[in-house]
Amino acid sequence: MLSTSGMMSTMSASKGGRSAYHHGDLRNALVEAATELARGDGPEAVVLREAARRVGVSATAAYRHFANQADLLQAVKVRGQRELADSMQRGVEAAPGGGDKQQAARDRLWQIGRGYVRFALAEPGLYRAAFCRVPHVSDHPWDEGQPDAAEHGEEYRSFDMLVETLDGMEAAGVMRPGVREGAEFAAWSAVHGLVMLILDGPLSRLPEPVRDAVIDRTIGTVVAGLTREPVRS
Amino acid sequence: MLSTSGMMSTMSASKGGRSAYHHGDLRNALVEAATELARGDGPEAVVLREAARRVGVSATAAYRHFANQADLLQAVKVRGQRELADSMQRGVEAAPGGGDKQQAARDRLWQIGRGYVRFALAEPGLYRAAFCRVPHVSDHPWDEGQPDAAEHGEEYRSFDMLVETLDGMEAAGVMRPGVREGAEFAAWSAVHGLVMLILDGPLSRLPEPVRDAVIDRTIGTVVAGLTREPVRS
DNA sequence: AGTCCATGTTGACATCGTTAACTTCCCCGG
DNA sequence: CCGGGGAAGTTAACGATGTCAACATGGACT
Repeated sequence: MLSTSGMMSTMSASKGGRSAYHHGDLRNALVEAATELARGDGPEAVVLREAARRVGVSATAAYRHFANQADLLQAVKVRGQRELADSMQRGVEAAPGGGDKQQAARDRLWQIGRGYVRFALAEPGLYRAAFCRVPHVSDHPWDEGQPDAAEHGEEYRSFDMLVETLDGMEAAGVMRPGVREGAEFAAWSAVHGLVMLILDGPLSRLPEPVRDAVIDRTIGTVVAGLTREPVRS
Repeated sequence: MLSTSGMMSTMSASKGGRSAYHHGDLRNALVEAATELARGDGPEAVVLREAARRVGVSATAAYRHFANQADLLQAVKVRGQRELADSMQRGVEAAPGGGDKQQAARDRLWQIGRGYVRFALAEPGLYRAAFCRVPHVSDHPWDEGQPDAAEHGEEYRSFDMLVETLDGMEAAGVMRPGVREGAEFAAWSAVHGLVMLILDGPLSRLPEPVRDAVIDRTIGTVVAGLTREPVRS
C-alpha cells in the first residue's frame, strides 16, 4: 500500500492498457527511461523532459506520477541501489566457498567488497545516481510521507548484506575483539569512498592495473583492521 | 605565470582600480562569491549568474575570466581544497605531540583523520564542492592547457599531508609490514567515504553522538589495519 | 447513457548557461 | 598631447530546463 509500483486504484491497464493517450504504465516507463539516462551520464543527466520525450509523452505528464524531478531521481536512486544489491548477490553466490569456516568468513568480506566495487566501476553513472544527493522531494498528497520509521525500507540492501557478513565473521570468531560495533560503517565508508575517488575524484586517472592494486589494498586494510590476524593477499 | 590570481597584462588596477565600469579584480570577486554559494548549498548552488549578480556585474562579464561555469566551479573546487588543507594544518599544529615517538606517529594519523572529517562536517557545502565532479572545462586560449604533468599541482595538499604522515609512521616502525604501498588511498577512501555517507548519504540522519562514535570507529579501523598493534580508543 | 476523475496535452513563465554585437576606458606609441 | 587598440563590461537574444495553470480525453462505475 505504499507508492512503490504501479498500483493505481481503478485501472484496467496493466499489460496492454495503452490507448495512445493513456499510456497505462507511465510511471515505470519514466523510471526506466530516467534510469537509462543515469546509467549513461550520472544523476545530473536525469532530466525530466528528456525522460518524457523518450517515452513519447509530454513533459508535464510526468507530474501525474512524480512530485518533482527530484522525486523521479529518487526513484532512479532506489533502482540503482537495487541493481547494486542484485549484482553483489550474484557475485557472492558464484563464490567458491570451500576451506575452513574462519577463512570463509574472511573471504566473504573480500567478496562483498570486490562485488561492490565491481558494480560501481561497471555502472558508474547508475552508482553515482544511487548515492547522489536528492535536493528535495516535495510531498504530494499521494506521496504518503517518506518512510522514516523502519530506518530504511528495503533499500540499501547492499548494506544489509554487509551486516550479515560481519555478523558471520564475529560468529566465526575471526573478528578483532571490540570492533564489531560500527564496523559496517567503517567498511562501507572505505569502499564507497574509494569508488567515489575513482569515479569523480583525484583517483580517476589511475592506470587500470594500479587502480586494481589500490582496490585490493583498500579492502585489505579494512579486513586487516577488523580481523585478528593479517591475511594473505 | 599561470592564470591563478588577478595578474592581467597591462592593468593598473590592483587595489583601488574600480571605475564603476572596470571592476579591477573581478575574477577573485567572482570566485569569492561563488565560494560563498558553494559554502551555503554545495556545488549545485554555484550558479554563474547569481555569482555575477552578487558582485554587481552582468552575467556575461564572467566569461572574460572563466571559460565556463564549469571553470568557475573548478576555481571554487581549488579553494575548497585549500581551505581543507589549511584547516587540517591548523589542527595538526595545535596537537599535543608528547609521548614516545611511535605513539606520536600513530596519533598523527588520528589527528589528520579527525581534522579532515571535522572540516567536512563544519563546511559541508564547500567540502562537497571540493570533491564534486566538474563537467568539462572548455579550454580557452588564455587557459593554457590543464596541468596534467606534476600529477596535481599544489591542489590536494591534504593528500600530501596524509602521505607525509604515513611516511612518518613507516619511519617510526609502527606500520604493519608490506602495507605502506597504497596505504594513502586506503586511508583517504575511508574518511572521504565516511564523510560522503554522512553528508549526502544514508548516514545523514545519525544522531550526533552515534555519528561521532562511527567516525572514531572508522578511523580506528584504518589505523588498526595499517599498524602492527591495536591502538587505544 | 451519462458523468467523474485519473491521466495526458498545450501553452506559458522564470531561470540558467552561453553567444553575438556593441560600448567604455585605459595604456602606449606617434 | 592625442588617437588607436584591445581588455573588460554591457545589453539582447537563443535554446533548454523545471514547473504551473487550464484544458482535453476516455475508461469505469452508477
